[in-house]
Amino acid sequence: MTAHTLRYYERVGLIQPVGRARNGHRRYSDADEAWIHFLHCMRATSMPIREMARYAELREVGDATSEERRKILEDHQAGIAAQIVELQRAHALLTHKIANYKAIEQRIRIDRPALHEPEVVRELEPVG
Amino acid sequence: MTAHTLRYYERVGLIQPVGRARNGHRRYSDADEAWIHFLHCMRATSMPIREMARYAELREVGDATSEERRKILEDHQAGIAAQIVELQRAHALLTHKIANYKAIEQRIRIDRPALHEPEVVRELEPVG
DNA sequence: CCTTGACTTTGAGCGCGCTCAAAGTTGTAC
DNA sequence: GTACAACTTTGAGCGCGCTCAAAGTCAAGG
Repeated sequence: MTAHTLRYYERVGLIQPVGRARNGHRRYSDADEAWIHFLHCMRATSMPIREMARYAELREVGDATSEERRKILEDHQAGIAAQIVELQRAHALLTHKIANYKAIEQRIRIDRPALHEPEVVRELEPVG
Repeated sequence: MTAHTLRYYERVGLIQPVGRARNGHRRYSDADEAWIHFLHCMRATSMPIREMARYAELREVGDATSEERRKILEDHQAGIAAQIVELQRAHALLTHKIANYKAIEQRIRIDRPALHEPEVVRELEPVG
């Protein structure tokens, strides 16, 4: 997370104006850091900036917004669960394809002796 | 996956020029569909278009590029594994925060009787 | 014959999330 | 005193991945 990004987050309302040193430089408190860590965690799991900004805004209002904030988090968590499923599917697919590539490479390495072992060839996928 | 997107993919080299009907309309074969499904799967797991195009290009060359293609898939698979870990962490964090919100909402619902139960309050996080 | 609608092309436009350029201020080291 | 580095501001620019607008072609239906 770069300084550029932190300033950008402040501009778009993800971070409230933060404390300054005498010289005007930003000073991030532990609470700021905790919040930024949370933001980072949400971004890393593809929560849109808009939604994070909405959440930050509600947070400023106080406890009365608790339910709406919880709903935002629950929605995002559901999205995360879906993402995990998708990733696991892709992971499995890749395991399969990589094994297939290894078989192809094996076939090349032993210089295509396979005419009397056609079933090995048939197991290879037609598509990259 | 929209028609727009399919044409875009063809433009940028993810899909080879595909068969046409008499009238010039695109006709996607089963092999095309399988390939497109694979592309979709990689995109859904955040493989950049560039990398997919690289892979598609190698695929056109033939078996000699097998190793490089396998390496691309292995790299992506590693990225997927890392993503899953990140998502699982975030999922756990959200479970925690959501539970915390439920506690806050409970506290509001019973109209803050908590002065003689301060430990409940202390369990609540200071940060949204 | 003529309309309708689904496709075709090319090139431009857009939303997102940064990322950087330019110019200015401040504190530190020599 | 003065160079330098590290921050500050504002606004612009950029890479990605679509997404759409405009104008054209073609086939089928009424």
